Amino acid sequence: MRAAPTILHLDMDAFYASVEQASKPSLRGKAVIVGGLGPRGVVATASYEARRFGVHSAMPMAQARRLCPNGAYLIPRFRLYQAVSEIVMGLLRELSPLVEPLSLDEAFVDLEAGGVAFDSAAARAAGERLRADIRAATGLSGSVGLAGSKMLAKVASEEAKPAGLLLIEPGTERELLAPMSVRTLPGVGPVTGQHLRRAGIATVGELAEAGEDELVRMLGRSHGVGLHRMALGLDDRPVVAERDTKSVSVEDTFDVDLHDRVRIRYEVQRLADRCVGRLRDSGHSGRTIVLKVRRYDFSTLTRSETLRGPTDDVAVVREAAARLLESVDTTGGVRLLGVGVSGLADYTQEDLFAFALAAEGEGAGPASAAPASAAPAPAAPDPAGAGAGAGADAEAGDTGDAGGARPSSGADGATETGPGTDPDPVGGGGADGAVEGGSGRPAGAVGAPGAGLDPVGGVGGARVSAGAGGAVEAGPDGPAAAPEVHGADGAPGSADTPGAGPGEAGGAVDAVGASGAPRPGGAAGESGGAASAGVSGAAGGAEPAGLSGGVVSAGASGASGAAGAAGAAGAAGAAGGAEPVGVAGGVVSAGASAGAVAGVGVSGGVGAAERRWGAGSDVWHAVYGAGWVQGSGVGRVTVRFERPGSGPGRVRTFRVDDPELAPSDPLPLVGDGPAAGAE
DNA sequence: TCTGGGGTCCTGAACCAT
DNA sequence: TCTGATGGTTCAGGACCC
Repeated sequence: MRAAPTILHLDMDAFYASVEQASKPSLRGKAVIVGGLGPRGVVATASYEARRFGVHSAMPMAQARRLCPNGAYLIPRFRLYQAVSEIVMGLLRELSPLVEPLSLDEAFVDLEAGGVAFDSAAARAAGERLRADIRAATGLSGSVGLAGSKMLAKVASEEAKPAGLLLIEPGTERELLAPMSVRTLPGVGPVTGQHLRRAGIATVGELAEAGEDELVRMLGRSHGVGLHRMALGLDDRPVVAERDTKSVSVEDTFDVDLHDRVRIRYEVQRLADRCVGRLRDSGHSGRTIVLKVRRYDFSTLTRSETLRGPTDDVAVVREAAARLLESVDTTGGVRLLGVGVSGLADYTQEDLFAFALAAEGEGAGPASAAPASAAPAPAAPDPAGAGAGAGADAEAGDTGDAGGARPSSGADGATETGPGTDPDPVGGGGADGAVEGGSGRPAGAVGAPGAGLDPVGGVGGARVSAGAGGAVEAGPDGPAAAPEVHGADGAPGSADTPGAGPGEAGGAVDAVGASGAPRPGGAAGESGGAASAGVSGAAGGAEPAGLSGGVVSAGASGASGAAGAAGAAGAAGAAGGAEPVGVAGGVVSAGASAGAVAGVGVSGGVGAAERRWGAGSDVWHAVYGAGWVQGSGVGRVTVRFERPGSGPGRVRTFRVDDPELAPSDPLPLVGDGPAAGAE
């Protein structure tokens, strides 16, 4: 706690939603909700317009749709948010070298360390200047809190929202905090809040009066002492610029609970691969492998195993995760699986082993050097560093495709590709879709990590997503205008389907191009999708058609086709991501978000070459300039021509193969920037 | 009417060594 | 030799944050 309010906390207002509104002028002033659009999605961010309907973050998406049926529901575009965040963080670093980012949209800054401010007046001036700079650089607003400690600065920025600045003068904090809810304090969530309320403690003032001993008795040593100090306004935590990562994990929630043990094992392997990929990307290895299982009743359990030394070997992590899974009862169903690694280091057991060998010449190394779980892996070596699906797939009798698209049918008709690593050079789109989309899979449409080895389309990382079956969604308004859907649902061409959970209820297997019937109810697509194995050359997914006032749809963006028989990964010509599109006044759409930035690809079986335009993706037209795809269908693509700096733009429709239309990169939120990123 | 994903931190039990 | 205290490590679960 310092004598001057020189710790600054910045919190961007409704960040994701604001970025979308800034990027798409027609959404400004409208309720925009960003989050997972699948049947189990939750709201990540709601614009202030949406909050007026009672929508807030962490709310189940289904509930949000009921409260705000006319909102625009969008899947997060993390790469865009990251780019904007970097601009904002850059401005913060101009103020001080001590910047502690908490997330993409939040950070502490130590103004004293930067020599920017040593008293209230200077701190306030710096805060005001920062807000103006952020608006100038991004067009977005942020709220600033200034105080003598991190806790108070954060409380201040919360109070300042939206688009404000609040400075808490040292000495006034207890008076200010006293009437506030205990939930204001960091570390008091729903459970602790309820606990305190039952003890008759509702405000920070009452918390301070309760006394340390009482709080320790109620909440435990660490939490009790800490909370009491917070209630008194005492907080000495410094602003820390760099923090070491402690663990790396990945997890997936499934649209429908998994029952099939084979499928569960397969998913755990996939997660292990992804986790190791992330681990390596971060330059770490780890000692403790953690398996997380959330069961059908939402009960969550974890199992962990600590190795003798750190590893970043995908086979070792796979093995450990598989062993841990064996100790878990999954009867009844599993809704989430996760694999994590903690106890991080920047070397591996194998490094040490090699080092020891080198040191001893050819001498026998220490007998114990092998990691506890270093049983030989069935998998092929993993030169790509992310385990492109080798191990689990090897048994499946496929004819030799490495990491090929490997559909497995889920109950929702979702088709997933194998654990491809998506080495897509263009933009890593496929992977993004999978990661970002995560549970945000739209009805019936599932994208798994791109099949990667896309020899044809390249654009989107061959996303074989079939099963757009239930993808057409109608809002409560009803399908005022019939959504256009064209193309049979893609049936990925791939031979052999390990883990194609035939046990999953409802999953259609071996269907070719099951059609996606529009589903006016808009319910989750528990039916319809078709996962197929051994079929070649089915056509791509349903395309969304954005129609004003009415409905939009989701598209399983996948284009697929090609090459089934040989067992080649069966993915060709990925279509771009069906990005979500919120249409003003209307409904919304989702997309499997295959995620190619350009959102355009060539789909269809061998020889077919029809361009597909992912809804929401940025485009450039030779005559009309920059715009974004609002929807497409039956050979047409509808584009809204507007740019971040413009007003709401006009909508025009073109043939999908219009030579004057080309995909482009997102425009900067401020300034004209290079517009046409056309390829 | 349901509840994401990626983290951090804390607590308590069990076990082992001193 | 047995017992108890103490402390470190591992494991599992839970709360919280954005």
